Amino acid sequence: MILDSETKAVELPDDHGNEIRLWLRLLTCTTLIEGEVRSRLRERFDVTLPRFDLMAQLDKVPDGMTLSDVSKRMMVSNGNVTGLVERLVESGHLDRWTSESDRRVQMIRLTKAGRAEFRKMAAEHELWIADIFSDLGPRDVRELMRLLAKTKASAQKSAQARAS
Amino acid sequence: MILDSETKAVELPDDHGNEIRLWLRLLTCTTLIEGEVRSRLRERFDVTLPRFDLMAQLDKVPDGMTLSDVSKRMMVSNGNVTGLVERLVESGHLDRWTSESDRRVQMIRLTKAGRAEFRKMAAEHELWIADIFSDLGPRDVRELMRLLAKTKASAQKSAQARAS
DNA sequence: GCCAGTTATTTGAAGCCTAAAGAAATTCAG
DNA sequence: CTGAATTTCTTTAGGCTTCAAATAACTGGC
Repeated sequence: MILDSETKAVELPDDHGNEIRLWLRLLTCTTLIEGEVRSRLRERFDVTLPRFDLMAQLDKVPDGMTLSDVSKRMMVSNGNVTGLVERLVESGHLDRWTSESDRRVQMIRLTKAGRAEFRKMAAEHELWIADIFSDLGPRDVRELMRLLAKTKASAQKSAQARAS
Repeated sequence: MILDSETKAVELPDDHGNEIRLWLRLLTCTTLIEGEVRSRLRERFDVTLPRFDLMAQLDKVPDGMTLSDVSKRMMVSNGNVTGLVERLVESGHLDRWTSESDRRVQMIRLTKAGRAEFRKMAAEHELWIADIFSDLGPRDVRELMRLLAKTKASAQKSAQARAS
């Protein structure tokens, strides 16, 4: 810590401790909540979080979507989705077929049973999340949404800059 | 959406859409940043994020710590730490020994080489994080810290309530 | 001292995840 | 039409992760 000519607290130009602490806190929050959701899903429905997430993506689209779309939306690798889908088809939650217009493309959608199962889980899941965030008022929620949107944009810009 | 007698917008009592959206946004931010850090660590130092995280815990304590402490601090299972430590001892980054006062306890600490390696990585890591958050001003950072602290407390309370 | 309960760690089975390489289908320039 | 480039998906190797069961060591009451 340094004091400048007007006796105001000033940081060294290359001290990024606050950003590091912010990142760690963000990570801690997410890990905490994710762990909580994960164990409730297991305990209550004997389902894993990745499976729940995949079904959540599919619940939005009655006609199904491609594996690539799923992997983009879930932000995981293609290979990952292949295995995940395999197990969900096996367990009867998903239907899978090859697109007629492009035979490279695999389409998937929820089965009737899969959709019913998901809806049941999603209803409880919503209550868990509400409970987990229950100490935050509507203003806090709005403000967090805004700041996280800004964070996301900033991170995407940084990732984009590196990729190019 | 419903309008009440004073014509103000009011939500159904059991609609938690905002909390769900907040959680998804939080998760998206973390996943995005974590993925970015992960690939930079791999690209630049050929190291995984879990290994970096473990070394970060150990960098703070010159005399080492127990496996249990590491697993609590990293919020991962004991079994996970066992394997992680195994590989880091193998690669020469960690020393490991059995506590003299309690022979159940395994202690670990960074080797000299491990510490030097970590410090090098941490210095760059700090710049990456600063860059990733660079669109947020100091006020945004402070506000996010505050709201995430509140979120963490709320989530812990909820997890605590369920556990008991 | 002994035994029951607790704590620290390891092991094993299953699943999740990535990066990289490969296979198959499509697209497009020439 | 042909062949190179691209896209979609799968496979492989390695590592991470959890949960649950097993092992080993400690603790406290008797």
